[in-house]
Amino acid sequence: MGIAERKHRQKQALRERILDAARRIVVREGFAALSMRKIADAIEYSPATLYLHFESRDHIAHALCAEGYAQLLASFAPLAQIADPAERLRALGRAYVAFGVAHPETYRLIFMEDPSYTGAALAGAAGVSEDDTAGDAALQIMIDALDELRGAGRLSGSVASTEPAVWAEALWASLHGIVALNLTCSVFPSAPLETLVGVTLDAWLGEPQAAGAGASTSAAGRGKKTAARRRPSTASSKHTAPEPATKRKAAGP
Amino acid sequence: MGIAERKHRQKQALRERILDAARRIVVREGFAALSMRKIADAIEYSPATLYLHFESRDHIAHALCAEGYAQLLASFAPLAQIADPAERLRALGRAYVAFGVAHPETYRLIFMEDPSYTGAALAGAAGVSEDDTAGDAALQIMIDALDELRGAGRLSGSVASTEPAVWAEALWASLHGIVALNLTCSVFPSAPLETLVGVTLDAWLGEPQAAGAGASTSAAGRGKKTAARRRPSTASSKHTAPEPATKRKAAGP
DNA sequence: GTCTATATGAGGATAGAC
DNA sequence: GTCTATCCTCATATAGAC
Repeated sequence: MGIAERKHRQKQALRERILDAARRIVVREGFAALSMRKIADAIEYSPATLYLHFESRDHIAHALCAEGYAQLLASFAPLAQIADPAERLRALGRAYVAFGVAHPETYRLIFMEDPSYTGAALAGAAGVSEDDTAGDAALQIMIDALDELRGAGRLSGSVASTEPAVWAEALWASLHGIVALNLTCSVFPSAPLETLVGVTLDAWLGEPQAAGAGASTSAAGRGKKTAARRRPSTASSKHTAPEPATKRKAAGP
Repeated sequence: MGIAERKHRQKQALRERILDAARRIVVREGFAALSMRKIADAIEYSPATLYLHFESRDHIAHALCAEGYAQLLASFAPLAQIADPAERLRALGRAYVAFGVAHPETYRLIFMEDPSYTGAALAGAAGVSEDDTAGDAALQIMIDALDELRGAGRLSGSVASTEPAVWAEALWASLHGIVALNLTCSVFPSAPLETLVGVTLDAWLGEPQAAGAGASTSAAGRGKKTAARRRPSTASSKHTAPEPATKRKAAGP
């Protein structure tokens, strides 16, 4: 039955081409600009063909979300090997923000557009599990690190008495806030991103203890006189190609 | 010249009716559903008439943003009288989040849609000032409180050494993250909102000192076993009518 | 499976009559 | 000032030929 398999492969290949084209459009022009016509044009097929592979525009968006979230998780993987849980948490936090600014439209699609997209991302990347709550893998990584940290008795004050899951969600929210404001509000970052992330991580994890080996985060992480302005376009992602900032309307009136 | 004045009043009145209708639509169906036709239908005028009062749909959105931000600032006003700066900051933080969940579509429009909308909100509410940076009034309130706090020498560790403007922005980002995740990600709040806000404020401000008079925030602010789920729909706003949650797509996959 | 052609409907914005 | 009528663009989705 090699013929059937070849056909199946071809079908999968076209599906991938569709997703590739869709991703490119989202990355370059934002999700709002994603249309079936544009995708069809890009891959040089007719719009009708798309519907043989995806039920609707939304299903394409869901697939993109799952891809993006998997990419985010992948960027976390190497950091899981950092032995010190506090340093690991800091690294994860920085990686999270870095992903957000490096892939603004992807991040927007997953976390800022629609609840169903977020759901699709989490579920899609966690295998095809369809239990009650698929559970957020990224969140679990943070919770684990925090548990370790607490086990080591290295937590101060309010952190120690807080439920880890709550703490992790709150930290996630803080990081999301930094990314989200950065992507949406041009007024926002009068302080450079790294500074904000550093300050935030310090607030949640306490001052980094000088005991560790690796060069600590907040070395350059304290703001002096609000030095640099504007987003630094660091794009310090070792991942894939960063997305150029989509041209939204103007900034200040 | 009474005639001219009456005409002017009438014109203003219609402008208000347009904005009212637009606000209702945004509140009930979300900004994406706001169209000139719908507004026209709602006020029983022809679509063309709208263009005599607003240059475009975007200009209407800008006006709505300015209104919404003014409302947010108004909800802050009474809190400015809290003597203790730490308690004041906590109250401001809670009010901010409360506004966000009580007026989700308004919040979304101002802070999560488009940079130009955020800009319009800040500039519009700060009078018609058109200096370089209109500056964010809400942010300034926080910075002032922090300055006081530092003056009183009541800051611990990392906070003391951080530039107040940076610190304020970072705290803002944290609160924004809580609101934004709550509005977008149905997966998110496994912990109740109040808990997250409490934990976050503790992280930034330190444990509330029992010295003060008022009943402290985080009395009920520590999460026990992740008790309640789902957004509590507290709607603890003393302001105007809260916005019912707009039906976005479904939550989980 | 893939295409052309088209149904259907939405939206923003404008021209020109009253 | 206000309306009617209209232009134009763009979208999703389907029918039916190849």
